[in-house]
Amino acid sequence: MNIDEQVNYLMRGAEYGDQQVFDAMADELRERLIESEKTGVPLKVYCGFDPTSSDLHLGHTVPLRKLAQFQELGHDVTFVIGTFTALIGDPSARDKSRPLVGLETILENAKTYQEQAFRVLDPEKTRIVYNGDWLNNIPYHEIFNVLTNFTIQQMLSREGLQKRWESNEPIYLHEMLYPITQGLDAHHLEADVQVGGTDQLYNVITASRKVMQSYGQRPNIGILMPLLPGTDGVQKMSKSLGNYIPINTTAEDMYGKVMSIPDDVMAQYAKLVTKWSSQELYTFLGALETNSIHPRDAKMQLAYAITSAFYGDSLADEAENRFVTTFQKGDIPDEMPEVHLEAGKHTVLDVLVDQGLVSSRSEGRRVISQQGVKLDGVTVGDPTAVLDTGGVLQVGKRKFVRILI
RNA sequence: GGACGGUUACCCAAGUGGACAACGGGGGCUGACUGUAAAUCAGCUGGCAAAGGCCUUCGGAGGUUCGAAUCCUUCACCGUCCA
Repeated sequence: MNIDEQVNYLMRGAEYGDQQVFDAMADELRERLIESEKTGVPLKVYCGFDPTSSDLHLGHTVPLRKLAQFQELGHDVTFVIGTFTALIGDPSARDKSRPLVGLETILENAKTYQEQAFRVLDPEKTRIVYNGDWLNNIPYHEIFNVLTNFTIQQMLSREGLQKRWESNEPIYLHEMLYPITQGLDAHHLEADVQVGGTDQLYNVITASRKVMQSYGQRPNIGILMPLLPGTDGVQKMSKSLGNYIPINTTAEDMYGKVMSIPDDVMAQYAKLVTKWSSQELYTFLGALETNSIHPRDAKMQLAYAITSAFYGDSLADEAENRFVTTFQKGDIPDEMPEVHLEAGKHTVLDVLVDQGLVSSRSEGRRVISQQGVKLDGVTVGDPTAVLDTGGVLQVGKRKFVRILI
């Protein structure tokens, strides 16, 4: 890739809410890439994560993917685990202060976090560090010096804090220092580039750059990635909204979940979570725009690309095949949970509940009366029918259990 | 410290002595249509029961009443106003 192509690739998907900032960041990036090429010194790129929860989903992988792109081009990537910052809690975009999580939980989360992150990043090329290691050792007078560059007004101008100020919600001093703390990370790492979510605009661009400048360093370039919409296509992906696609799942599940996203967020998924080259991406987006591809087939390409990035081609192939037989042809899948039962001992209803296909006997009856339960493709009418032959028991379109007698 | 107002199912929200397992909306589930998209239509959405029916739920505890989500007492929490 030539320099322009690199800039284009690395800025893909980045968002600042302001074209000028975007252009400025792209220009600075170009400059440093040229420099790096001349000197042979790779850029130092980092992204910080506060492991307050342990389950990563596709949304978390957006900045990770960006880091991976830098790795691909030979740059140095550092994955910062916020053992210190997680204890503070980032107040941006929150209307309440966050309950503090203990260090122990954080360390534990960090471990699983890391494992999952390595499904996107190249473990060989990733440096993992804990920001408590240096933040705990900065002398107070040094922090004091840095603080002289910031005003309370600046801190308060951010939307989340402003709301809290106006509604008289408490704003603690330590929360105010969060952005500065993040800047101290950038300073310590001598970062050329910092990757973060768009909600980190202030922390990454304003605060970090200022902190670095106050030390006489060259300010880092910020690459801000938008939040990925969830499977509902409307709200951001989050575990608590239940619209998420976990990383720790099966190829089949991931493929299926991607297939269930609304059409109009396909482009965003393509940009933010695939490993596609610029060329591949433009071909895809072009086809979507000109309707030269059936949206279903486009989504299948997308689902395949995402699934194979996490599970490899062969599992993705399998997931796709299964998807086609199960959902497009309406056949039963060839793999599913199996149970051995004795003939004549269990009613359909018992099995539905025991196998977790429904959450209560009442629900089981309901679903049966709505013709939602099939045994080997035949609709079951009587919940109390006793099973004396095996077969595939199915609830709705996607829940199956094979009964062996 | 005082004066009101609130707390109802997964979420929002109606209900102010009996017809209330509780209107309506969102979400979810099942079915039709389909591309596990969107939109649309129909049904369902506390538990147990083959069914008649039974049991548990309206912030917590106690009480009045033949009967309480609804009235009274008390406790807890949340909001607004006054000190």
